[in-house]
Amino acid sequence: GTQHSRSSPTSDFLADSPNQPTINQTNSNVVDGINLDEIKEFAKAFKLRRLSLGLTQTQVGQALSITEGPAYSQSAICRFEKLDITPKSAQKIKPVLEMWMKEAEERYKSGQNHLTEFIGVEPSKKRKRRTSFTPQALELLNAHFERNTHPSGTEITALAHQLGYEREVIRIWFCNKRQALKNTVRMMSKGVA
Amino acid sequence: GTQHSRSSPTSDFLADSPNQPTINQTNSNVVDGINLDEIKEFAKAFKLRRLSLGLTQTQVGQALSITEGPAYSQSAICRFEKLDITPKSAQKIKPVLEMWMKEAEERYKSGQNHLTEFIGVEPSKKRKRRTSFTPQALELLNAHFERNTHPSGTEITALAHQLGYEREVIRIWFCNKRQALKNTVRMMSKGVA
DNA sequence: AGCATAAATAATAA
DNA sequence: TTATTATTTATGCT
Repeated sequence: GTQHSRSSPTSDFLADSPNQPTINQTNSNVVDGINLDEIKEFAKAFKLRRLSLGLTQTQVGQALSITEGPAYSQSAICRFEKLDITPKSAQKIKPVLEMWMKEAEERYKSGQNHLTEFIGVEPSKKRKRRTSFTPQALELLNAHFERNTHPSGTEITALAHQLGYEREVIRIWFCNKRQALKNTVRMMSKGVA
Repeated sequence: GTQHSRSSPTSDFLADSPNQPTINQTNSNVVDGINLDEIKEFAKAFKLRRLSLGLTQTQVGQALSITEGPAYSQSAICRFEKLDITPKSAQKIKPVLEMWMKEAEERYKSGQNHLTEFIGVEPSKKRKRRTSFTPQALELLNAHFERNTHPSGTEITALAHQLGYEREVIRIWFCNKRQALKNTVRMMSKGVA
């Protein structure tokens, strides 16, 4: 074709350019041997099937996190449905969603309870290893959290330095803390038995 | 028992009550010769069919007002789907929705364009781009929020004008800010585990 | 019956 | 991905 030959300064491993267009930005039907039409069709069907089951993107994402290990955020599901991702990413996620949806529908057919069970609480097995915080660190972190659930970048850095953890670990701790509490509040308000 | 007497104006008895119970408050299957099971089933199916067509309650309501004369608000559609209406009302609305949905589906099958035409809603109503607030704007907004979480319409207009944002954007900002505050308060009040 | 808006959900900037 | 803005649904009120 008549494309510019670009030299990628950031990637030594990938032959592809680092920033590929998303599927919904693409007009062609096949890219890198990936059938985009097929993916488009699946994405559309997936959304309908999700709605038919009465599931939210968040629920699907959380359920997938349980069965598939790595976290699938609500945003990730949203982006897939809108095809706001690269063909490569879509190709990678598609079979996961396909298999999961198939099972979810089977459970739905065999009774609402089975679906709820499938989506709901299951012991997460493939969870990433968690950082172990010392009791002293947790005490300090919790004290900070009670004063301010959204510490600034500077505060996070200071805390990380003070406690001897990576900055990212501290940042994630606050994210997780907010999420956990939010979930707790939600569950309590829904009256979980 | 020793309950708090709340200032609820709703009556506890149904002697000559003008307010009949809604369908989802009713346990029996037939009321006044109206088959509630049938209505329940239809309401559920209606929602699924609406979602399959990718329509919002608002769109259905607006579309109905075109073909059926008097306007049906989004609230009305919502209340029907949740069966938060009296059997009489449901009985009245059901055939209207039934006929309308039937035609909508036929148009959908014969091409997306026909459905769009039938619904009378703009075809590709693009979602508004997410607004980015400048730090200065956020500072002023937050300062206002601390003084008053519920600014009046006049205040909102003034703020929008002063900051150079659309009035609606500012209004929404306060809505979301109140929600965030509510979440934070709930989290803090529940305490940290 | 329908507005206003809280709550829930989806989409998107960072 | 997360955090935050926008849209959709649900509900209190009159």
